[in-house]
Amino acid sequence: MERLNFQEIEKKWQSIFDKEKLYNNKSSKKFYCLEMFPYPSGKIHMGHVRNYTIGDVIARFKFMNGFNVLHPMGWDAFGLPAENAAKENNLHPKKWTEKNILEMKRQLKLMGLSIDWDLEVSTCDESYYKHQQEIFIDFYKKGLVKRKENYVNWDPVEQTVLANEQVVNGKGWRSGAIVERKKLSQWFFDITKFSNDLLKGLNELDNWPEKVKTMQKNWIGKSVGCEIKFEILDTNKKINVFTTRPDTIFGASFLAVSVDHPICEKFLKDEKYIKFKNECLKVGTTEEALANAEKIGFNTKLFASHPFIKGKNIPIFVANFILMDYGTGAIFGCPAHDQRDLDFAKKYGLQITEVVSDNPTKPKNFNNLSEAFTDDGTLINSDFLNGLTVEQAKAKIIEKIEKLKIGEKQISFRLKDWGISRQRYWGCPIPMIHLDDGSIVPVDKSELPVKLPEDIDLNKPGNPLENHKSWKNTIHKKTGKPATRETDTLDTFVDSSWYFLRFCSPKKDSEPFDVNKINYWMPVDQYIGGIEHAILHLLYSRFFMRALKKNNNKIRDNEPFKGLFTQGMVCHQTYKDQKGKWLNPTEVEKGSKGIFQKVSDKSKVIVGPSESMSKSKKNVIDPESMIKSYGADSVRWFILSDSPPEKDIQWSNQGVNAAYKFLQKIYNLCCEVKKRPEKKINLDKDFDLKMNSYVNKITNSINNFNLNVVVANVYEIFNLFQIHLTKEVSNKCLKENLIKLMKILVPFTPHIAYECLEMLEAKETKTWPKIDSKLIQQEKIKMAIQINGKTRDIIEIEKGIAQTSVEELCKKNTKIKNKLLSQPINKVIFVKDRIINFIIK
RNA sequence: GCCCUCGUGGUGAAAUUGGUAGACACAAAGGACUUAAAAUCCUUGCCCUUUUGGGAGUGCCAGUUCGAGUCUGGCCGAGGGCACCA
Repeated sequence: MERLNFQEIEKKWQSIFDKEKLYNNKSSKKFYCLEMFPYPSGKIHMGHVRNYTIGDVIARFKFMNGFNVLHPMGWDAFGLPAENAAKENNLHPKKWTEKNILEMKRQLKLMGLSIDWDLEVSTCDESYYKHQQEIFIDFYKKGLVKRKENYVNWDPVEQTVLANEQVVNGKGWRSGAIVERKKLSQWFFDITKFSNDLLKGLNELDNWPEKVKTMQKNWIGKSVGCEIKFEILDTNKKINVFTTRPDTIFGASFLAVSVDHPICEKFLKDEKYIKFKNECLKVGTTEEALANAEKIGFNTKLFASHPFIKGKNIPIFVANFILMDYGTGAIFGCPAHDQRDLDFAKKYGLQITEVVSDNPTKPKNFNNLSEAFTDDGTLINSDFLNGLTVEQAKAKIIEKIEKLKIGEKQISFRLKDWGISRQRYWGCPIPMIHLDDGSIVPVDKSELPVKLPEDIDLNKPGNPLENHKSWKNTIHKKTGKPATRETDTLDTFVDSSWYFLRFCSPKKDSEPFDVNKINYWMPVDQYIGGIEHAILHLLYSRFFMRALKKNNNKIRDNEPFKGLFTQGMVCHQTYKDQKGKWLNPTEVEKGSKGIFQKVSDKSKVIVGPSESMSKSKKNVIDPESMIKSYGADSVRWFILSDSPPEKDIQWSNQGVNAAYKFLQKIYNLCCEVKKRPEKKINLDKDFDLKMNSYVNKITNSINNFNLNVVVANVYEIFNLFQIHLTKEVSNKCLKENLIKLMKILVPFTPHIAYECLEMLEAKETKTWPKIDSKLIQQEKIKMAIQINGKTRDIIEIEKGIAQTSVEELCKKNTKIKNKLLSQPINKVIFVKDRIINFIIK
């Protein structure tokens, strides 16, 4: 048995992969294969291994099928962890990030990926964010950037804004101080301008998972309704409300507005109102906390006149459950037919009128009911709407409202504008300056990039850039007057919203991208990454394409990602010791009776459920140590083998060991075929047919991302070879088909595949094996013979045999004939090449 | 609460889309080789039968069909997304 030295061959082939480029295929068909670029956190994890292995299979497969393939890699290099690490280790975020990038790049290379490292980009490089600042200014000039006030999580001790995940139980994760809701003036991208287009665009995305499209659809949240203006009594003012249920207007018993609604301004000095407002602010900022908060209201003592019921006046409340940034920030309450309105009406003793009923002869008393009626029904107590269905009533009332000019049909979206301001150091500076007169203007493009200062004190409380006076203070170039820089930096989602465009011309200095290049390479044909980015990253990137097009009409595409694949997570069992402390798998061993125990003191270990690998649960397996012990090919092979790529996979050392053993056997098979004595050739044709059929199956499976099925098929092929080694198959036939098998393995386990191809003296190694459609026609098929729907035997026959011939065969079949001859046959069902079913009753 | 997805052996999973259920692999048990272990190879895997063979069987209950893991209706269970969205 030949022993495979994987360390040696991996080194050998990786140096060759380094020099090869997949986009050198002289072909007109292009294929842009992209995996979500990683955050340089320090070391690669198994999630990366899975993501990039899947991507590498696709890239290499497409290349072998004649495509000109773009397969780049870069770094999502700005972000908060670098600042935290800087504080902990006293290492500058830039140094920390650069160090991590070098380390992770080295590790990725160990995997044998077909990445073109000449295209590498890093978002924290000036050469990248310079262009991002340019794009920001372009967007600003096109009116796609705006500034408005927004609530943030404010940590009063650290004097900084916290992200939602940094708020733990309403307290700052580092300081422990109670987090406040604070209004701050911030920058926004006007993504809502594109709400409808982003929603409609989803219909074109045939190669996206339905799940992701549904999530985006819900996120954009389109709802059709109407706006109605209510007159406020004794004033000439009006309140504009939005509703999706204008049909229930006759049940309106109050109006409610948001605390941020303009009509509240007159109460700003009212003590009761101030108390009420503070009460609202106390509730946390997380959406869940808001949703579960009790409904409270403030009675303005104002009344509005009902537009359709003469003389009826309804009270106006300020309520904590009304959001200013949805609809108009005001509603009319119809308690009988909306749960929130019912809860509110009961609390404040407001009138409840039933206007939609599923049984008009039996009026309901909603004062005694806890649930509002929100189903379809017949309109009652509603004047000219009486007797209509909900849908009919909606149409009629909207018509009437428009006729009376007191409102109109309106569409609302749940999608909010994209807040891009971050009060942080390690991000792309927003290229704006504040002038003395309070105006804010973009930095002149000739002055870009606005570089991040290197000398920075991250230990002082507050925004580091705000504290850096010599950086902050500047001169406005046009007027020569002193000015201050914007100290907010951009959300890192901005960095990742256009990196796929930069990859098409990463060295271009004068512009963010070369339009001709992006019109050649874009859209990304296959984008691969985690489901966690299903909404924000993908939606923001889709927005960017549209926004960039507004600025440059030469750009062709609306949609950046034609195909999307979301891979599952990598999981591992969790372990705890007797004290309940999490244990890393390396600290655990299997004892004599198969019981898990601690390596150090042999104490019993509690085995927990398998969960996605995370540092906190310590159930992480280090990819590099796996590659060291089993080789990159084994790790790649295992991570593709056990589960469908879109589902979670359980990491197991037994599994990767099995992969290792299999690859060893593959290598031995090649050695054996090489030295095999010549045999008769009776079975060549049969072998060729079978192999051809497998190539066909596997090609289809890869196109459908059924990579685990490919692995199973390869095992079957291997078993086929094992059986035929001793049979009457010629060496030529075996060797030719073995070369095919090795070519199939190239995208999966490139090192060993190329090594074997070299050993087998394959003339050509860069194309996918051809499928002979004539041979597929000649395959034999297995047909099931059923009696009364139960399978009684399976026969192997040629394709396309007619019913009469099959019936003849059955009548001669020893297992069948007695049953067929003993009773009359009522009916025969025959499906060509599939099945024959005799009905005997 | 609303929306989506999924329930197949001890485990991960296949199943040409209505046509052989459990491919392929992991784990387990038994055996072969070996002084022994490792490695390797073989066999087994629900129920009845000595065997040939027969039967049940894809979360549960019904239905459509010659035939259902796949289609329809109801129920149970798991996972995910959204959530005062008017």
